[in-house]
Amino acid sequence: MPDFIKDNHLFHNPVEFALSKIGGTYKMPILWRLKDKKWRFSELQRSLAHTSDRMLSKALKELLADGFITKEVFAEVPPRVEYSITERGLKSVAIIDSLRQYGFELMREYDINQQ
Amino acid sequence: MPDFIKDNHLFHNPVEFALSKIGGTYKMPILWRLKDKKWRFSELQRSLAHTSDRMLSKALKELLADGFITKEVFAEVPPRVEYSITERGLKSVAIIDSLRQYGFELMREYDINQQ
DNA sequence: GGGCATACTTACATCTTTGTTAGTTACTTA
DNA sequence: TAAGTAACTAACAAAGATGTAAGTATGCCC
Repeated sequence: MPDFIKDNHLFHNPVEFALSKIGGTYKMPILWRLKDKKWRFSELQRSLAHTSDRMLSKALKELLADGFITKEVFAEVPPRVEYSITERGLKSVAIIDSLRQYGFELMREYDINQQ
Repeated sequence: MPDFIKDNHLFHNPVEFALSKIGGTYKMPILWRLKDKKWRFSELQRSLAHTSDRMLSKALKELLADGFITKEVFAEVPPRVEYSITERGLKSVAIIDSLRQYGFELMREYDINQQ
């Protein structure tokens, strides 16, 4: 696997590239929530406890730019914005699910019992 | 999914936990290489170009402590150390493979053609 | 004796990601 | 008139991950 450059960033393998798109603390949790319905900014924020406006906004902006989600802005006051998942986003949900299952499996091995 | 603490570190979901074990720049590339044979430190280093002693050593030490790999030290000079994958490590190779496939898929969508 | 080889470790610098605080817009309700 | 609300952004601080340079042990070869 030779290295490659995309958007001025050097990657060494496909996993690195994939995680540059859906990795980080917030993106998978967001995609996971959007998989079956639209969510408003504030709903995501409440659901993703411990997440600041800034971080949520940043993650949403990148997912949007990368075509994993779309947003719909309503001309209301106070504003209403709804986020939905795209085809590309839906494809990512499959590996998020594998990673999730794998995480649960590891948690069991480490005797962490949650849910 | 409620939060949980393990080894003095707060986690919010199973994916975060899984990636705390096999995430980062080096761990998956290492596990991927060890999946079918033993590798020496210096072989890994040569194969994982751009990787300093320090980073390789750190990643190997953590994978070892977490039971994903084992090491065998030979009493020779200069030293020889061989790393092998464990059962737990082998299980991780399955999701690494999914992530890899997914990465290639994304690369195709972004018109990156490599291998 | 000096240099080479391997598998490390230590100290420190830098870069990237995440967190915190405060501000903005514009209408609605008390 | 003042406060409240939703969805942001900007400036800055802190934390975490990664990179760089140098050093260690031991024996072999020249």
